[in-house]
Amino acid sequence: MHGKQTSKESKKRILQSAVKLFARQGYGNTGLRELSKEAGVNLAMINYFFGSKKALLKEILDVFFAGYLQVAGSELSSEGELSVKLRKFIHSSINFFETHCDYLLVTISELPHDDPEITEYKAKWGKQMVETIGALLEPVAVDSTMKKSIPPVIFSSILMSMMASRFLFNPVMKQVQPGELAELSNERYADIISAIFSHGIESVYRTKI
Amino acid sequence: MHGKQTSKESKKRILQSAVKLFARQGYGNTGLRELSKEAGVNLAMINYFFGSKKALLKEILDVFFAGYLQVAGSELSSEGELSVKLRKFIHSSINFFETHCDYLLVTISELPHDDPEITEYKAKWGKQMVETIGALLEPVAVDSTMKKSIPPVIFSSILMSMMASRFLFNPVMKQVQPGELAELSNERYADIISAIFSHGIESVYRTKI
DNA sequence: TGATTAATTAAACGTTTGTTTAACTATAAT
DNA sequence: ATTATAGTTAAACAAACGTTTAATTAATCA
Repeated sequence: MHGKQTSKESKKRILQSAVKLFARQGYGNTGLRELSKEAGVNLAMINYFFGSKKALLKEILDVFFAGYLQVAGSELSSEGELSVKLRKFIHSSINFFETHCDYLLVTISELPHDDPEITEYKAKWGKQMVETIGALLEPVAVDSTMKKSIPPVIFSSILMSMMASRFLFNPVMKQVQPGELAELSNERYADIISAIFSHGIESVYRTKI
Repeated sequence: MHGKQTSKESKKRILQSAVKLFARQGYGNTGLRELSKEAGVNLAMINYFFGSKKALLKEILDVFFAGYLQVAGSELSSEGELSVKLRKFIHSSINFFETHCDYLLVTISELPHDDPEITEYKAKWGKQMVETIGALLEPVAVDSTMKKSIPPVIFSSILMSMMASRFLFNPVMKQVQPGELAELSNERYADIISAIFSHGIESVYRTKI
């Protein structure tokens, strides 16, 4: 290996700053000059490391998707009762969402858009998410007499939305009732989501989880 | 009244096209020239009618917020049992979300952003939403021994997210399992959300709704 | 030490951006 | 018919955009 070695520190700072700015201002409203200034890096370094602005967005989505699928998958493959498995899955998911909050917000903001290059990423991730949550809840769906009543695509979306709700609405709600949001721990929040979803699913499927 | 009268037809077309493009591409990724072409209108008409691009976004949020608060408020003031009131509230909300799907997507995409001008709008709306849903569920919270266990800010966010989940994930999920999403009627979808949330809340508050 | 190359820089590229201007059209009221 | 004005237009504005280039720095290996 010849040449300078900075262990890609600048690249990391660009990614960090990009996630922060994209989450707070939106991808389209953030200029590369503003980003380079925030990262304390020369403008040209962004295209040097990432190739283009859109590739930088892809990288952000990739980090989030890959990281979350790993978390979700590891919870899926564990042993145990369904109720505690589901509860652990929700807790792990919400913990990941908190540690990657800005990643989550960028992802959610990009969900509705139909850029072909980005859509591929989202579809691939969405498919795996539905499979994971579908596999997790398979016992319920199989035991139930209303098996096909709720497509996995639907209750996966519902659960994902529930788990993300705190982070999506946080920027708004912290202005509505400052403090009240911060007081509630993520553990308690995850318990609430878990309780609502578990008993909700029970009632819909008329089955005990 | 002197001068031409076109009953603001151009203004309506601009707003329609703006909602459509902002929802599919994002506010920041949509240029005014592209918008004027989509609306079949001269570029200058946009600033003539709306003043600025950002004012156009504000108008979109205003239409959505005002319309939804009216729907939500009318459900709140009606008489009846809590369980059916809640169910009707959820049905009306989801119906409104469907008829204003692109408005909803624009709003969700803008939720995390911290533009001061827009933040005012969102905070005002968020406050009224929390009050509305809080008032709807007040009987439960009062009867329960765990009264302060869930801040209204939290379960309002959860319910909003649940109701919006189908529309937020639709652009992704229709690529995951085409058809399966469209098959499920909004009535059935609202019933599912209603059942999950009602029984979920019951279990958390250990109270019968 | 000298060759090699990853990292960094300032400057410029051509587009596209949101906005404004001034002229023009067409309708409604006097 | 004349005037006033809402609506519409093409053209231009400076500023910002994403991207590229060529030159320079500095660390690594032979």
